[in-house]
Amino acid sequence: MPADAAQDPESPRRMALSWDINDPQMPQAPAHFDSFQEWPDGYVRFIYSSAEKKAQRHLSGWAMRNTNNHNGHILKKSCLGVVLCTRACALPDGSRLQLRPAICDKARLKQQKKVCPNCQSALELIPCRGHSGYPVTNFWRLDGSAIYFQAKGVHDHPRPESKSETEARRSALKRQTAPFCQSQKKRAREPEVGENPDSSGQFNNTSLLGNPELFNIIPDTSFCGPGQACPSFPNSDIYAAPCDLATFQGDITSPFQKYPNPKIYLPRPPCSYDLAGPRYTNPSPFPALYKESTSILNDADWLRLNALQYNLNSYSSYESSFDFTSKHCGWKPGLENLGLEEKTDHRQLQAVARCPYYNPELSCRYQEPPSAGGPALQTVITTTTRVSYQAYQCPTLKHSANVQEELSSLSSCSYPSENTPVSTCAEAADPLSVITRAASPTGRTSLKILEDCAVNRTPMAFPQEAAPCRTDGADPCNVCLSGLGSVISFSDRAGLLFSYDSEEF
DNA sequence: GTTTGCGGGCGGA
DNA sequence: TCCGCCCGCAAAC
Repeated sequence: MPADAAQDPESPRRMALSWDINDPQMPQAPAHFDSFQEWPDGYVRFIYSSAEKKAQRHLSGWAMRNTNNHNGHILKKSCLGVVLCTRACALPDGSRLQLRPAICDKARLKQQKKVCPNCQSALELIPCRGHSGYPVTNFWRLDGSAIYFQAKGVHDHPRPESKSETEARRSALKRQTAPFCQSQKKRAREPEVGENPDSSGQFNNTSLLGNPELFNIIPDTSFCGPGQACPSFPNSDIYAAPCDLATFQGDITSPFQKYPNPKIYLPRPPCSYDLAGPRYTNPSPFPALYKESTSILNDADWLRLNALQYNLNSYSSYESSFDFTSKHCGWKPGLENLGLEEKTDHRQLQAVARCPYYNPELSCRYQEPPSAGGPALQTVITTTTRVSYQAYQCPTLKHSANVQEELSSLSSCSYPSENTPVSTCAEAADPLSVITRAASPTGRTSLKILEDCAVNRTPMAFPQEAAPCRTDGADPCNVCLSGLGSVISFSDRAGLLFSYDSEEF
């Protein structure tokens, strides 16, 4: 999005600054519509073309269910949250289970009765409380040639599997099980045939990887974005393979989503509690970068995207000249309490969703819903927070003068990261990611982001983005933000991805 | 079987 | 009155 979007009278964003979904009269449709946002987060508004298929279907990466608002002209949906393993077990790839809650109540209940396919523990539905303690709500309104979208609230939970990803995986699973059954049947019928051990019907990574069919499970590769199944990453199938299919039911988030999207669930620093503004950066994944990529991203790209995942959307929603720090450091009340003008300003702020409290050390990773009137999200002050904060001052960051500046700034401004992805900092300190970027089809965009960060980054980023202290090393990305050693670990992961990508694919 | 949209109805603020 | 939420229904996939 051009930096001068705010000055462009035709800019959808500028247009968006002057309307509310409940307005009797919506603004005239802009000449240029917003590109579809699969993961809207925060108090944002977009104007899509009525020809936009995804907008027509009111799609969202988040698991949104229809909510009756008794207004036939405005479709309202509320977020269901995400389904996690109660033990927060680490998947083989170090990621965590993040299932997409079934939209249908009945299906969701059924889903919750299942167990974690990884550790057999119970599954837990983490409700969304990102809107003053209530689920984040999305509103859709068709008006003329435009589809107006407005989101209220900042998701306080990890991203679930995207719908497209879920569908793709299920489709892939179906493809897997079909040949499997056929194979079994065939073997039953013709036991003397097919002695090839590779065709024994056993699921294994090798066989799956070698199955080109699995690479064609995505119906629409152009929409292959983070959090979504990607043809180059059939891992979801790979992962699913060894699981009990009856239990699995195709609900595991693709490890490749994890790789590119190692959601970093971090405790919020104390300051964020009081500020109650848009908290920290959006773990949110998936920058709109994928939209610009016509080719399949490799693992390293995913990793890089992930590193930049925080707030790329925010960047796209902000004017580059936006003085974020001065604008937001003083936020006190909940967003809903802001005056109209303020609303107008921040409603464009793509969510900077704060990271959910995903502390594997705690049985209750998510806090109780905030009390009425209180911030939607509570700060979790744990030792991990402190450790993470210290970790942020990791020597690795000395590679970046900007980061150093931010470090010093942090001491003067405790405002939680709003716009600057800590991940970006991490990436800045990670040569590998730079290399990766260079080789990425979206490299240009990423560089732009990075440059923007260097110029505009405000001292916000870190505290809340600090990764929780982990000792199991299961999530290198988390560790990455926690210290130098972690960075090495992170690089290792990246390297692993590289080799994985090159060798396996 | 699940998703999606719609709408009635209830309770709380 | 607004909002969140539950429920049931029907159409579509």
